[in-house]
Amino acid sequence: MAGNKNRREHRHATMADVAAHIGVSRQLVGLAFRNAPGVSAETAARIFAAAEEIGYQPNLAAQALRREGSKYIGVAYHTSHSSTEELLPAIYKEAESRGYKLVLSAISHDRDDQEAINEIIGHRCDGVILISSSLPISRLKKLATSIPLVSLSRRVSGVNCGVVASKGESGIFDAVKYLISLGHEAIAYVDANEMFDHEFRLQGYKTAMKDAKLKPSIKTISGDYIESAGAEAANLFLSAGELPTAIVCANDQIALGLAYAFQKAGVKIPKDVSVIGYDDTIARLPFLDFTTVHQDAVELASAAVSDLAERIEGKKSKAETYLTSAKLVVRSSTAKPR
Amino acid sequence: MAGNKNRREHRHATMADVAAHIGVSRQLVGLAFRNAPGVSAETAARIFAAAEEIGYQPNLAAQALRREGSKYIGVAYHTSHSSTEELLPAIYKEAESRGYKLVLSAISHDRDDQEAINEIIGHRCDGVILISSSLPISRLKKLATSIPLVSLSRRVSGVNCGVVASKGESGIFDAVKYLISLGHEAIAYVDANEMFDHEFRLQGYKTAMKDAKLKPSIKTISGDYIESAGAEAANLFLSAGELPTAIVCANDQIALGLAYAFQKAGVKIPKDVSVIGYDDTIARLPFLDFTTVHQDAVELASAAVSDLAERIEGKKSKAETYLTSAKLVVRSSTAKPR
DNA sequence: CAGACAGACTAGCACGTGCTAGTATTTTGT
DNA sequence: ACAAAATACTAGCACGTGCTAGTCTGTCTG
Repeated sequence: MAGNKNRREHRHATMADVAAHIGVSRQLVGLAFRNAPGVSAETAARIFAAAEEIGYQPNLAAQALRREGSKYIGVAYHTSHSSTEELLPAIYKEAESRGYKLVLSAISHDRDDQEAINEIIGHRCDGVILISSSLPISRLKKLATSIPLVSLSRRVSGVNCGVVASKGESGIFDAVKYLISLGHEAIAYVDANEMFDHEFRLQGYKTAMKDAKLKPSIKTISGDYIESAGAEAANLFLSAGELPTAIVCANDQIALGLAYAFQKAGVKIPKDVSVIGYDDTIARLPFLDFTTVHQDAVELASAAVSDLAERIEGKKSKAETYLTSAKLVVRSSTAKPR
Repeated sequence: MAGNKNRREHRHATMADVAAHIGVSRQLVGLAFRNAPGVSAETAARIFAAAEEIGYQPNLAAQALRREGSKYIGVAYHTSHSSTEELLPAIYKEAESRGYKLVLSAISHDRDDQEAINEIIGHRCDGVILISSSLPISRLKKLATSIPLVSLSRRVSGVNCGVVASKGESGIFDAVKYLISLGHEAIAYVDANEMFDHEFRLQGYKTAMKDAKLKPSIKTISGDYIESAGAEAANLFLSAGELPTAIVCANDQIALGLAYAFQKAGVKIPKDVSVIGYDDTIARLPFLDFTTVHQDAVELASAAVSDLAERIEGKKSKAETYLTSAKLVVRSSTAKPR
């Protein structure tokens, strides 16, 4: 009895409370909140005023349970990737404009992709966006059969999902071409073989070098979005004796680590070595001002959400790839060769 | 008719489906999934096997709706703070061990604290953890009356919520003391006045300098967790002519920006200037290896979740502050004065 | 002036689960 | 051997909302 009363006291306001407060039916409050026809303007105003007064907030669990579609999009992402910092807000905005709410599910050392996805499915999201997911293709295929799916920043093939990523090969290609136009010939590339889509960026480098009949020089490092990997690469170059005149890195974080290690060793950027990154996340910070390849978070988010929305609405279900622009942004970490 | 059928086909499996599959009641499946007594081991095994086969995942919305407490903890956080990268996984782990799931709600440029909190309330979370929330005290007070609340990494007073933060004043105090022990006298501090709790860290610096009868030198910069702010500070020092022999920064990101700008200008660290950060996020990366003040994410997360859990269980409701350790970690960015 | 119609509102079921209150069936105690 | 108790299971309501199918009042039409 006491427990029951206690519960009543501490529970949040419901539509019924709002309705009772102004003497209308619960259903009418529902209509008003859904902007459905059949509510007089005057009554609607009273309903919203009452809701505000009692502090009513719709119960999302009840909505998701009852509605045909939950109107949720699940997003599984890594907390440690700097590129998601910009991606998430952009996805929020894009999803909201289409009437979707987001269910965020973090992936980290202690929480793998599958756990993150299970939670999303538990929320009965209408669709899922996986950012840089490391899920094996076989699981992705299976997942795609049970829920609309978009793989963001990881290009997969043979899976019936949307794929959205920036066109790494052309971004890196342009970067190398630019260096060549500056007069560089000894252009090295730092490849991060644990990073998704690294092979496309690498390919852009190889193609550009081949086109110019230059000898490629590739340093492959482990780790993905890790500054220390970049520093490690820098030390490889330093200990090898012969320093290239320009170095292209698979992403900004690697470029930062590399640049930092170089500066520390007295190697000046861009005077001694030109450095280019990829992503335009930290590269854009004024103190770094690195030349990099810009990956537009808004464009990526927009493409991912709109593709997913079409899948949710049943307009498509087959594999489809959308590669967003990857534009070279020239800043102050590049100059003519020494 | 067709639409109805379609819905049936595409909906996710429910407990009823699992039950029908092996010929038991829906309730028994519920008991099994809740690990409640009254299910024979043999039947439980059959139930789980069937669930696995059909791909059943509990509907979290239905659970949250029906259960007395939703068993959710809402977490509002900024995507752009590097310290949350470690905090989130730690909170996940801690919450999970207490039987809570997380509802993440991001705060960004386009999505303010209030929006994030409204979503959390919409999910009927049992409690909220606000990380570095910029909500005005008046709103915090109001919020604390309606839901158990913990403010993480922002010290507030006069609000009936739990407060968990690292003890900035003692961390910075120790850092300055250490520099003094190395022989430094010209020790400057870079204050970020938009960062929460910056005043405590600043106070630690002032106290340590006063104790040693040294003249404090403070550069205040705008922005909070921004590398560029650190670079800006470095340029202030450089243009001022007289360089201090040691600089303590309000956080790691500022220290990185500052160090980078110094290196670029040919100022060696630690030979010319010793630099200390705070947070031990990027400072710990091998390529930086900065001396810093370690803020333990696991300790912070543990304190925040356990305080919140007690509030949810009604064991406390008044303001309570828990300051976690802030331990100086000596690495290679500090040395004797030049 | 009756009938059709539109606007404003209400009734009642359904979503998938948790939980209390049961009912059979087997085991235990004396 | 018979009641008591434990075990294994089922019945049915409730959570807060969306949605279909109503009802009621008043106005328009011919």
